[in-house]
Amino acid sequence: MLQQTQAATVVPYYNRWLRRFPTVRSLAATTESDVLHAWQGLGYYTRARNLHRCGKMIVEKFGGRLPNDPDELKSLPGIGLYTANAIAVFAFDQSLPIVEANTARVLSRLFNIRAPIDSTSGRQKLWEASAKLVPQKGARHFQNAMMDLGALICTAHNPCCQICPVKKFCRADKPASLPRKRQRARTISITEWHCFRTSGRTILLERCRQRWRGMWMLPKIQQRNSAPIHRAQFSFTHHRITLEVFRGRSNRLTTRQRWFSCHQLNRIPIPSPHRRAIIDLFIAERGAGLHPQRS
DNA sequence: AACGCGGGGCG
DNA sequence: CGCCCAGCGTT
Repeated sequence: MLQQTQAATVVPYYNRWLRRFPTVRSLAATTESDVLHAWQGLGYYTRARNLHRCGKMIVEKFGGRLPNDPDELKSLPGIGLYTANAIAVFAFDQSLPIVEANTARVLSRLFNIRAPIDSTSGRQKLWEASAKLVPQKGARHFQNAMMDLGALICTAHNPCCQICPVKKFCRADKPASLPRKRQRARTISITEWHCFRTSGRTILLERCRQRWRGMWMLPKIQQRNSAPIHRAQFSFTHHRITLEVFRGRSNRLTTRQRWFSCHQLNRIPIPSPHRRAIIDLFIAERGAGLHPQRS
């Protein structure tokens, strides 16, 4: 959950997740739809699918116990170099380097690394720097301190160099100008059209294909036939998407479409912009029994 | 070596 | 608005 998502955002999801899947076996035994539903709203849903597969592999290949060897950890879906080493460091107190957003920022400043930290050469320098610093004993405390330093003092904006405990080791000329990152693609704007088609207390939804795969959204339509009854904007990597929803019918009922009753909506995964649209539109129709997800 | 992938928070 | 966030797998 913490991969590219701020810890404060994760906390409520993490607590709900552990109540819902208290053991790795309960996770392995559930459906992908249920996993996506528990993840709903957190984004980057491939992480949820990978964690599900990961749970199954832990049960089937590792007897229900998480391995402590970084190479075995890396063989699990969703566990890359950072996560494998982080588990080995924080769960098993092994002495290994870790590089993530916080430590990358700290290390780039300490060592004055000017190469973009998301480039191959920049990443290599960061991992070398981390390996150079990590102590043989007490690596867990050390890496924890490095991350807290990045989170609380060596911050992305307005780093508090005055109170930094390692100020005298820092080689950065201008700490605030680091780390550097590669230039990103220009944001492009897109408008997407979907329909709100209901019949009594049921609503027509459609399986998402690539983005949000495995989730359910309002059916796509190719043509707008009237004024939108709902409009919302959301951003997405380098896309800015305007979601327009029209009353009425999708062209035809495809195999990817299904009718759902209102109370079913609280048990299936729906991407946040579409969930908000559905709630908004049902409330506009004086509520058909739908209520926002309860924690 | 790039790219795609969500969503919320902040300056 | 654009940048940032306990990265990863794919192309």
